[in-house]
Amino acid sequence: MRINGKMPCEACRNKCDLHDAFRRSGRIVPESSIIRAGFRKHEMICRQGDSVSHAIYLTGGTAKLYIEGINGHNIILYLMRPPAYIGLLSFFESIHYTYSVTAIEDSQVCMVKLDLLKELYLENHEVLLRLNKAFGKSVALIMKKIICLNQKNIRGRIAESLLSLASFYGTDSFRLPVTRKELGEMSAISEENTVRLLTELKNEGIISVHGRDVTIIDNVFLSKISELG
Amino acid sequence: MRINGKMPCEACRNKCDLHDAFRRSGRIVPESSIIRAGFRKHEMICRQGDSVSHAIYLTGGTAKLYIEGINGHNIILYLMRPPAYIGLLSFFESIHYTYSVTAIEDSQVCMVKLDLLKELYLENHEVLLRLNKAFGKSVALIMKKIICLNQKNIRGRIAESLLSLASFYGTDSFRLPVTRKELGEMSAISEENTVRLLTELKNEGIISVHGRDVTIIDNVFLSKISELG
DNA sequence: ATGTAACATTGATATAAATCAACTATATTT
DNA sequence: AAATATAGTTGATTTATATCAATGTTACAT
Repeated sequence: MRINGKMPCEACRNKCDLHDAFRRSGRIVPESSIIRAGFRKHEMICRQGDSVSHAIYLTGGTAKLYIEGINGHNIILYLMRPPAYIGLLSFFESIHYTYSVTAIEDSQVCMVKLDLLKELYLENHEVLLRLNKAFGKSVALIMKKIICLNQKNIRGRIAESLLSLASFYGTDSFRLPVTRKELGEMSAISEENTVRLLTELKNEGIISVHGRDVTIIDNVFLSKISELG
Repeated sequence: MRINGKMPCEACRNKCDLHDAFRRSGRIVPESSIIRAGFRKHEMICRQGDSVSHAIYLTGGTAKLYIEGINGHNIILYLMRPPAYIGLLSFFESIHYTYSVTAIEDSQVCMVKLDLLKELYLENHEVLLRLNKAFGKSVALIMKKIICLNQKNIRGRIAESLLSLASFYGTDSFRLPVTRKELGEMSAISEENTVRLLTELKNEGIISVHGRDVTIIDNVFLSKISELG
């Protein structure tokens, strides 16, 4: 992780809710109160169990938000691209992160001490409302995930993951940002079965797969698989 | 469901955040803006998929919050006793409930139109902060649930459910508020395996079971089962 | 260019947990 | 009190999915 000057965060300008909040507040707070930091691919942005000291806002790159379970068995809840709050779900009640976030490509964040943010939102509703909205969105995603992981078979689960990636990129043709193992972790499937399922869907002509390049050929059918299990 | 007078909600006084919020606000709002309602055992308080029109606060009784999945296969996320927000997780972003809540014993709620609550928290931080805190608590619970359901075997899952019931009641000796099927739904286990596991734990002297009366005899060991799967 | 580590693939096997089926016990209604 | 519905129990069977093992492939570092 590189702080401030070393990896300048141009992307942040106009992309960062935290900076915006301070600008709008009219409060006299030195810009230096908001730390800009860069993370290389595979670097951890926050770690499950660590205490939450800063609000973190993703302004560049891509990251995965996941739960670290037993025996190094992770569950990826969702991927994140800017603009997105990272240290969000643990804001208000949890003292410790209930999940980890790791960069899956070089990423930039802005972060501000929680104390300062709290001072800010005590005099400014809008910040809190924005936090809340983002919060609600995350919860909706997580509920969907719980249903998926517990109610669908692995075929339905991988279909849902592929569809969610397509909507993440806004196109049915994309390059997987994750390994097979991680694609499995998005769907709570073993790496081996993930590979098998991709091959299966390919052989059925529903998707095309060349290495990490995936194209959803039959979106309607894939959606049906996702819905019906 | 019975509205207002028919099933008076004495329990509400001093237990209802919604009433408190309005009292504190100093706003001139007729008390009748907050509806009091009673629900009989098994009656639904809100239904997954329905649009969220009111904030609902549980002031009496007990309810289960659950996701309705495929083939009538539910997952109970947690049980609720007053004081607790019901229509919480879907407040800010979701237009529709992402879960259902049903009374598991006769219950009372207070509810207020979302519009009115929004007006209120736009001029009063405290309300929003309280909502947020409750929000955060729910999320922490849900994260724990996801880990449990996906990382533990059924023995570890039922152990966790029993322990959570004990902490819910604040005692290691309690009467199950739910059927075997529902206890299974709390742990994503089939009814049959739930029964088998209870018998197993009983035979091992870890718990005692007589009908719905459960006592956790060896809390330490049960906790170990819960942790290690 | 070569070696090493990370990633991907395929087949065989093991196993946890669901489902099916039949039956008993306990409530609730008439 | 009888009848019906709901809840609880047990055993046998099936099935979905993980795990194990072996091997191929690609990317990365020296």
